[in-house]
Amino acid sequence: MASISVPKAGPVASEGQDDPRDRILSAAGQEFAEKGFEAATIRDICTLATVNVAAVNYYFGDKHRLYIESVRHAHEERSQQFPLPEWVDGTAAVKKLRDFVGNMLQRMLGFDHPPWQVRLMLREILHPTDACRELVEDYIQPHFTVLCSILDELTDGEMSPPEVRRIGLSVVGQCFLYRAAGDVVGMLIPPTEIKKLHNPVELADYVTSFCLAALGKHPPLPTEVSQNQSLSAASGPSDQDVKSN
Amino acid sequence: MASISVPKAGPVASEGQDDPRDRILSAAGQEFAEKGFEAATIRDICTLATVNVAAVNYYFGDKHRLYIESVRHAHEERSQQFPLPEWVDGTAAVKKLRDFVGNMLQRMLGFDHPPWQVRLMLREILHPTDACRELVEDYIQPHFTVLCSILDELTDGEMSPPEVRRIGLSVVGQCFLYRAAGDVVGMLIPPTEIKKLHNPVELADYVTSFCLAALGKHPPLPTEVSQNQSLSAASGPSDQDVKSN
DNA sequence: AATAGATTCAAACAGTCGTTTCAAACGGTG
DNA sequence: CACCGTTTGAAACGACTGTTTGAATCTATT
Repeated sequence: MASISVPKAGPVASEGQDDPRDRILSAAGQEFAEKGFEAATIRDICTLATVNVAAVNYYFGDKHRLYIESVRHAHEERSQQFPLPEWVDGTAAVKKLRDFVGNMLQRMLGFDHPPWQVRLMLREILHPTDACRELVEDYIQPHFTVLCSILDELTDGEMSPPEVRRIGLSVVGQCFLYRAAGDVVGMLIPPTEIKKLHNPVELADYVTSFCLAALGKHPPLPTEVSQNQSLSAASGPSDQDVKSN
Repeated sequence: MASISVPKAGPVASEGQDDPRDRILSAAGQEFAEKGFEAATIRDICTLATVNVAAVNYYFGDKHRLYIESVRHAHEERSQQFPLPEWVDGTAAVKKLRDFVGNMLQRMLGFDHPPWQVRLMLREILHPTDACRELVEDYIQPHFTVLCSILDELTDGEMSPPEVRRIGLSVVGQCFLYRAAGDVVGMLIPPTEIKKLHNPVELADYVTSFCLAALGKHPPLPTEVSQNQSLSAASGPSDQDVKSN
């Protein structure tokens, strides 16, 4: 009964940089990220991608499958833009934590205005659809596991895995607020204060210190972490990715 | 040139419990909360409210003004459902913090499955529209100010207002993650662990302890807060609202 | 009871949506 | 060149959207 054509995963293997499939994927990601699934229209996506409206149905079947593919495309691209840091053996757990938090904040907040990939993933986190499971398994879960192993190492196994996970969520939560509710945060905090204290570098130092202090691995706050002498400058490269092999 | 009717704010003052205006407001809130502004349809809203489609335009003018009104209606209702705790003079700042966090978690997470009011406000926080400013000024800003004053009292003025605000955001962030990304958290944490550690009461104890430990007002974690002996039981009523006058 | 205004209703409006159609253009192979 | 499957194009389809219309119904005052 199923009719004739509808190519399953793209009619022909094409790895060109500017083939229509990729252009549609990129345009769809931007539109879905800005407006959401319902509000984004196939016509706008195709105009942005400079292809005909029929191209979406030709390459992806329908709007829903285009959405799934664009979420996958987004977190795959984002993963290789900001890969997890890798440390040489014997790296102090404190430094690992600072690097991890810095990496997470860079990935979430970015240097310039955040790219559409993060916004799209955020939508999926907040109101999960079919694309969410893959996002969690391939992107979020691995990162969270690394964080938990750092925290476990940091506390020398004093805490049970559930307790470690709860600390991990506290770390993530502090960063997540700025990405998800950034606009509201901007209405609660004076603009000059935002630039001074609420930027990726300062926040990474602060969140790390806050967590370390809570775990008793650090003097309690307030310590003048804003003079960036304690963590970021003293422990080598931290905002850029750290690779060793 | 502007034509005839379109009553500005409801044709006639009617304070009945089940007048059509309130039914529309409630139905619209639920639909907008579940599906978002674009995906929710006036026809579905009116079916849920058992009114004719024309009633929306009669009472509110258009869909956009209905949305604005339903967001206002949501946070006004939620404000009086969970009013800020009020403490007698001399209440310890530690207890105030625990009460505040407990109140915030109750308001965000709720006892049973969270009502549509919170979901609707959440949408506005994540992707602000015209309704956001009022939501922040009337609902979020006042709560955040109270939290900051508690933290200031807790640290005896050791910290500057910007530093206090940053601590405040750390407290909010830890709670916010569970509300905004609750589905993903549920995929990262085993279900049995969710019930034991990630419920409003346990979380309020934990977040408070985490913050107090970071500020040096408490022994560092891990302390066995899960045996609920340190905070919730020893300091009187805390999960219910605390009123005194 | 009669009147005036407020409210409800079914029906239709114009516009846009996702999707489909089918013919034209393309690009490599015999 | 003729042939083929692959890709693109303009136009149209049916369904659904927010909104409007104008008459019918209700409510309260005269």
